[in-house]
Amino acid sequence: MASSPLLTKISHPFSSIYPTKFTPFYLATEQSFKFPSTLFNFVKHLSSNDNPTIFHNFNFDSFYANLIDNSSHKINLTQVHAKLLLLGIQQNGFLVSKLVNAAVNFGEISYARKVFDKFPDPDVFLWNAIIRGYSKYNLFASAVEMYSRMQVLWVSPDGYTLPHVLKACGGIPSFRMGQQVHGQIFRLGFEKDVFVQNGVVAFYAKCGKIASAKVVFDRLEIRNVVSWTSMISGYAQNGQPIEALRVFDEMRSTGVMPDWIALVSVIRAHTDVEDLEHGKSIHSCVIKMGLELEPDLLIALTAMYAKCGQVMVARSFFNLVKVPNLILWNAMISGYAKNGYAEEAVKLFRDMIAHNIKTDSITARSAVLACAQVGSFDLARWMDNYISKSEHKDDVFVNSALIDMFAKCGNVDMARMVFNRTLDKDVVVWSSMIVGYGLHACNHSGLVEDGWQLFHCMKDYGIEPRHQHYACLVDLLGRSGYLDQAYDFIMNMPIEPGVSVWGALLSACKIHRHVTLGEYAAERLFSLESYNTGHYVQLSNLYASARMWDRVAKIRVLMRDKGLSKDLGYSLIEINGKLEAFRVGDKSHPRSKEIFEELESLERRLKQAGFVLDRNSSLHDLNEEEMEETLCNHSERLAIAFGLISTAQGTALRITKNLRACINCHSATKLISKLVNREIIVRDANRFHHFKDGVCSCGDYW
DNA sequence: ATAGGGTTAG
Repeated sequence: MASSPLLTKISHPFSSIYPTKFTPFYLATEQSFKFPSTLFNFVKHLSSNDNPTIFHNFNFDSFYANLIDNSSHKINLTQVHAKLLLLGIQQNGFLVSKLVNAAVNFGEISYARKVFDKFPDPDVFLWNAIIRGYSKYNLFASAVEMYSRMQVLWVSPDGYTLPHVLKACGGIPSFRMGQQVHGQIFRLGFEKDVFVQNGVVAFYAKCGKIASAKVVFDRLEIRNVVSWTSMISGYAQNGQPIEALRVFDEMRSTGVMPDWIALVSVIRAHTDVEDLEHGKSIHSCVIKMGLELEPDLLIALTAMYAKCGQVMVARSFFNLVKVPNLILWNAMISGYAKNGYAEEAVKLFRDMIAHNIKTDSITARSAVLACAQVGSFDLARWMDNYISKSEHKDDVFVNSALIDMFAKCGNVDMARMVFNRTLDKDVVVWSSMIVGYGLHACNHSGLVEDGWQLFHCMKDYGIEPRHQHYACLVDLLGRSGYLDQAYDFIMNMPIEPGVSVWGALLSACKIHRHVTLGEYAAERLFSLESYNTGHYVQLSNLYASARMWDRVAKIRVLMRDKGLSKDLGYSLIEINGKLEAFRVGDKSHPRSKEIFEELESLERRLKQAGFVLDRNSSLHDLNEEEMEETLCNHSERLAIAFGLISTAQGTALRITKNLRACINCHSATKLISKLVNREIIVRDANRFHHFKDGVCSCGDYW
């Protein structure tokens, strides 16, 4: 320390009088302030008992202020604080406020509070510092609490206090508290303070009172980019993205330049309306302003492209962000999951865990959703295991997603287990369980009764049934052949029956070939969703099952006129943890030759076992050869053949198909399960089929 | 010393 050239060793002017006591001391020069390490050595020196120091002509405030400004760590601050206490100058409000602010900037909020609490009589600066600290780190309740304590002590808020308090009120959100603050703002005369007024605008917007926000905004004489952004994001947050975009245009026409936060808000609005076209123009605006590497804009862009289905583009932005960020990863994972890239979503989720990035419940929900889409039971079990050990295990959203996942991955018992262990069962948890039973129920009377029972005891738990629950009951009744009861049930529903209810009735009518009731249900469906292909296909299938070919043809024409066509079918099978996809007659697989050999051998064995084609089901316009060709090439057959040649004897095969299983494949699969002595589980677009020993769990109703 | 933003699921 003595060797440092930045501190001048000074002999005390009275050293001749008090030679032992006051020599030497060190003077910090202007230049030494620029070198923090030197400064902190100096502080140590000052604190040491061996070197009592004289403070003649010593400017404490600027000296310690510089120390605080040059601090790089909490430990520096504690040194300064200790010194202030030692010197008995902890009442220096200026320095203590500076200390608290510095602590806040380091994220050391509880330390900031400790320093604050040692101060006997905080002035408005010190109150601002601590309230700012709580508000900055989203500890809104504490911020508001400190604000009330400040009021009790009759300290009047200033133009810096109020924006922080307003942020806290909007963050909770506490409309009442914020309104009181607004009243105070009025009484104290801050109506011209643009910082305070922007805070008021944002507060109302956060509370969903967008009209109040607009009133305040409209009264502003000066509007800066923050005022505009508060309104833009206010509309975006309150489900009015179109209005948000309009306000953005208005802002630009008044000549206010957007900054990066404004652009983030506008991108969010485009994300909400999934307007990629205009979103791209904002993207080019970002580039023009040279902001394309701003991490938060990259996050917003990732979210926009991901949600709009451009997952590859989104991923390229994702890759550019170097700092791990929860929101970024969530956006990418949910983008994948939403757009049918379930495996990528799961993979990214695993990467996230591998990278030790903290997940939140939104991450967990998206990941579970993705697992449900993949349909692999092993993966589902892995996911459940992960969740049950994580902090998300009691989240209702996560749990109902898990129930749904297990049901969709073929294990209704596991779904029930999750249901049982969910402590806080809300209406959707119940729905997921009932829907889960519905997926597997079919003709299985035990499960049908379980479903009924659940429906009835919902009310005991004070939960009002919603349309999904009615749909399930219609499904259960209709499937069991009680079509009239199902119809009566619908007519007596206390709520307007929707797509799910009519859809359930229509498919029940198809099973039992009840044409008139089915036509009625279809009519309702067409009026509710006139462009949903599924409804037309269902009705067409109903006609086909009743052999009313002329009407089948009519539907086909109707669909062609509306520009609707069927989805291309595919089947997935998981082998050794790897998913393989097959389309009709797919020869692209590397083991295609073996697959088709297996297929032929199966076909032979089926014929030997007396298998005959059902020629009635909507195939009337194909000739014999075409019919055979089409049927035994169906994607699930390829998946089964591949499964048989690549797994050990006796292994169950789990297959996922995007369309509904056709009647011929269904009966063929039943027989195959018996011939090869394998359990084959097929999840089609509607439900599960557990094929075993020549029968299917659906009892041939699906 | 201040204010405005992004992920949203069953």
